[in-house]
Amino acid sequence: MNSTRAAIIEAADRLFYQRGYRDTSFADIAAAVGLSRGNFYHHFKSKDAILDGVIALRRQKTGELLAQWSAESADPAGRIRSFIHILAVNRDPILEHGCPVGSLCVELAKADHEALADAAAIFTMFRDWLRAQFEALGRADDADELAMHLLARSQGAATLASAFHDRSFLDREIESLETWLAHCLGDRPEPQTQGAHPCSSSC
Amino acid sequence: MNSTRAAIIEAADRLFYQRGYRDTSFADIAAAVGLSRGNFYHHFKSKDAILDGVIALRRQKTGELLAQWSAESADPAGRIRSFIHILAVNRDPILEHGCPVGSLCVELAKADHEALADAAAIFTMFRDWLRAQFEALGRADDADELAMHLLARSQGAATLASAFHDRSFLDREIESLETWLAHCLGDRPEPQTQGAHPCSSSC
DNA sequence: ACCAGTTTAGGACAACTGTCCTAAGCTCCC
DNA sequence: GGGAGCTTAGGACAGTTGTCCTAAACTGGT
Repeated sequence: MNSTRAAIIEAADRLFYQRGYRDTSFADIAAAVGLSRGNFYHHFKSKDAILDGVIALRRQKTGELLAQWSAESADPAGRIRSFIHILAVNRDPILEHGCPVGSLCVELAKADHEALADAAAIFTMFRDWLRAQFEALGRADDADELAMHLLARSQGAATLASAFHDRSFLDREIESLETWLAHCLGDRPEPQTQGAHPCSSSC
Repeated sequence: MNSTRAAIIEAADRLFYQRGYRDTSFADIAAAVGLSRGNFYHHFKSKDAILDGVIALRRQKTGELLAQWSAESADPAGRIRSFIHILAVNRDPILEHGCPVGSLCVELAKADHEALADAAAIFTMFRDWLRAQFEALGRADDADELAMHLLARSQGAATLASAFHDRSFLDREIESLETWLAHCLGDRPEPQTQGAHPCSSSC
């Protein structure tokens, strides 16, 4: 059945996020889906193949998420706010396990794993989508830098929040990112919000 | 000998950074220091004890580093610039293995390891030291937020740089952090540099 | 030269890892 | 009802893991 394959990938997806790739064994995944570990090789030829499946699933989900954000708001600023708000939506898992994309990339980078490029491609999806939004806001010159900057800040916020298990820090960073965004918008002719240049704790 | 103990910890320190804690075995450390793996238990009662030793070493080194930065420049802004510049000084290892502190915390958080608090304390050392510098710059009100913000940004820069193996992104983030700092200094009466409020790609 | 204490090598150990094999069960078409 | 093909369970496998033990080698003081 194809649904068995999907069940394995979904369980692995969750476990890889919660425990990491290396720390998740076949036995763990088997227990999670209620199958004997022996017959995994009928569906996947190796553990790396499961990882490939998990990354493919995450890429697909990321694409759907970005499409949803695009559909929910026509305004590029609102779309960027949707991105910022994943930190709030996924607050609890982030506090426990960090960012799913970032922590996987860190692990794969250390292991010199060939799937690193695939995993980092999820970052690229966010990067390209964010860049498109900044371009739509009239920041074509530095759209990619702004996108990477936003990605890096959310990444750092997730890492520190999980290291400290500090929920209020995460909430403050979300606010700070919104201030930063409003600040960005106020800088250029494109009128989207009124930018009084607050320059509070965010800078 | 005490030097054997130190040699084990130093090798473990390097390997934990390059491969991660879980992915580093006793055999790996034994090979690195040229000892048989059996007698490790004469120096450490478990692998976790080695981790404790590594974290203690890193804490000590961090303390020395901060003291050195404090000694090198009396100016708080210069001290903060020293912090920003570890990203440049350690550019190559960061591109390959990310931030030593951040990646260890992420791994320990996923493993629900009791040493997480110890490892995160290294972040706290940087945080407190940075906060003191911002306080000296007359930003007592938001010194801790500024410190955490700087920590988060450097953390995100390291993570993304290693995920993408992108050296120029890392260099751009270092520049951006310096711009941000100059921006900070220009905001308040404390005259340290002339703040023309550039507001380039950094905001 | 001897002895007590420290340090080492080497291997035993049980548990676990990813991988692979085989035989049984299942499903669906003829 | 029978048979082909897909799916499963269960276990074998070789290798590795962290842990622990024992006996040898070394050390320094007398």
